[in-house]
Amino acid sequence: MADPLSLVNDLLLPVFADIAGQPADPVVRPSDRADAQVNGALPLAKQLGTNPREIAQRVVDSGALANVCSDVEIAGPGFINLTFADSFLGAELGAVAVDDRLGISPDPHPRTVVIDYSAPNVAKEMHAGHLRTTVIGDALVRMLEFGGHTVIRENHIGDWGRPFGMLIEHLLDIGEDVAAEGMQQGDLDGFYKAANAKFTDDEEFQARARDRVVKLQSYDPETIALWERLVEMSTDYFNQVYDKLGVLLTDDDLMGESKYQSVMPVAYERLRAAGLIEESDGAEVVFPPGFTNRDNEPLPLIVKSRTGAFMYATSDLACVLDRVERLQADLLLYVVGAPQAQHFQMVFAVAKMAGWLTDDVDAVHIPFGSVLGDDRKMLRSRTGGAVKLVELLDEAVERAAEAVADKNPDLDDDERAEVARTIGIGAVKYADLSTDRIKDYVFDWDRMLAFEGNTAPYLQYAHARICSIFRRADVERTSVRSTAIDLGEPQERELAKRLLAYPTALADTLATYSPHKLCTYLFDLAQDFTSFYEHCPVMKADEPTRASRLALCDLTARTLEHGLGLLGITAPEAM
RNA sequence: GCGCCCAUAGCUCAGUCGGAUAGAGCAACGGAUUUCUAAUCCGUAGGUCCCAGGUUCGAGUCCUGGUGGGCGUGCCA
Repeated sequence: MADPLSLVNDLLLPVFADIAGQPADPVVRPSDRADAQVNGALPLAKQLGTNPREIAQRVVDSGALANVCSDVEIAGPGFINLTFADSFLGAELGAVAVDDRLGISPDPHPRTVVIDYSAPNVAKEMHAGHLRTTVIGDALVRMLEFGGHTVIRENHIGDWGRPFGMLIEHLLDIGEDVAAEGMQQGDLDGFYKAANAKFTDDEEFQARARDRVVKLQSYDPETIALWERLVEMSTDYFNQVYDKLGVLLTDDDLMGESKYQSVMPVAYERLRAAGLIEESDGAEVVFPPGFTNRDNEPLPLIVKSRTGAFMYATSDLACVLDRVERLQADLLLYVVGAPQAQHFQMVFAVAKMAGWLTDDVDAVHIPFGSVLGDDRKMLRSRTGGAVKLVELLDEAVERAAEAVADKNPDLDDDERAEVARTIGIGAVKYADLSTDRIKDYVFDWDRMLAFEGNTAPYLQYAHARICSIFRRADVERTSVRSTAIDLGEPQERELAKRLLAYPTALADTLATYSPHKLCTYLFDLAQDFTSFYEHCPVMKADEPTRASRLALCDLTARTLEHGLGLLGITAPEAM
């Protein structure tokens, strides 16, 4: 870890242990009165029944920080304020500058992670509701992979169940070519609604649909072929959206409900063999302790309905079983909306009762709030329907294109189109990622596309400006990476400290699966940079300051690009 | 009824394991531009951290009880 704060922590641990007679937290924190502050003397003094300033003095006298700090002073009741030595910061930066991983070590305990996200339904439109799970999931995947974990993406699409009888019959009615044409153009809802309308109005169709479901569930070859065709049309369309959005999901990640049909009976039998299943109101259920319904009676997880059908809880239990035993995963992540919280609690509880989830395996629901419109209700289109995700993305790019044309008319058409795509999509993703995921957020074009404030364009702009400096200076970026960095100006020190905090920012982000923490860090970094940019001329500076500042610029640009990359956002070189 | 989540500046949001004086951005006001991309920067102003207790040397943060809002609470997924 390159972060001076964690280094100071490491240096002080033995000192505090020595004073306390047992391990004690030095409580190293960032400070607005110095570079860092050490607060651990206060609780320790309480514990030992001595004077906190006295303990602080012993910490200072230990000399543990001699090579790191140019100033160490005790303040107030026993805080220790630290000022890092410029030489120390410079040396740390030097180490990061030559590191392709920007100071971040792979996780020493790599895990096998299965992450479940996106999950659109076949023959249904991808709408704004799919944005968060897809974007947050994608960012987490990128961060986990960078951390050295084995990540298995699972796109649990809705590709099985009763509606497929009517969908397949409708497919036969209108013909494959017509259906494929419609879906290629993104009209999935039209297909679904037409099928549904016939199902409600037409008894003959209804009967055909019912027969078709039976055929599907018995894997009748002709029916399966039609079903596959239908799934393929939809996934082709999903891939268009994923491509536009710039996420990692491909056909290889598809792991729909159909794939678990054969696992559900296994899961069911094992629950039965374990004696967990009870009969209740005709259904077969498991009662995990601690859950009650509105009448204060035990709340069941229904594994098999009165009619003998497996339920969605069964499907999720089958997923746990499959992911733990076949894939040997030891971390299961579910990027699914907050309303599903109780459902996952119950599924995990039952999986633990069954012994599928053990102490070595963690299952984590990663909940998120809703995307709201101006009216603070779920985002809807003017007509009141769901907002198509593609339309939302296209509008983002259009709006970005207008802004780019306005701000930088020098770009040629191709370049402008590409930059607009990068900015527009980046803005949508960043708006989604930059606030605490548990909260609802209001979708606001003007705010997310503003080139000021905590937005993707602001971060991208900072990056583009740095690239511009190197173009102007005609200096190869890689050539400055072994340059000694000198920190004379306060803005340089602030920037330097921020750059060194990158590993901590990423670790904090991953510890709680909260991408907004990385966003906050990158925004702070961009602000520190622009402040530096205003106050510290680079090209006009004399050597060796010029070279030192170029090195700072390069490292800043790399950190911005890398951090945005982990969020699934591209940093253009010009905009 | 019970459970989960949310409440911080006019607006949108951060706030790390409990640390000193609660921070950004937007909007408002006042400055900076023969530019390294001003898509920017500097400054001013703006607070009952929903309320009331409690724990603590110290609470926006932890605990208890409320208020307001959202969601969930057996045979859809």
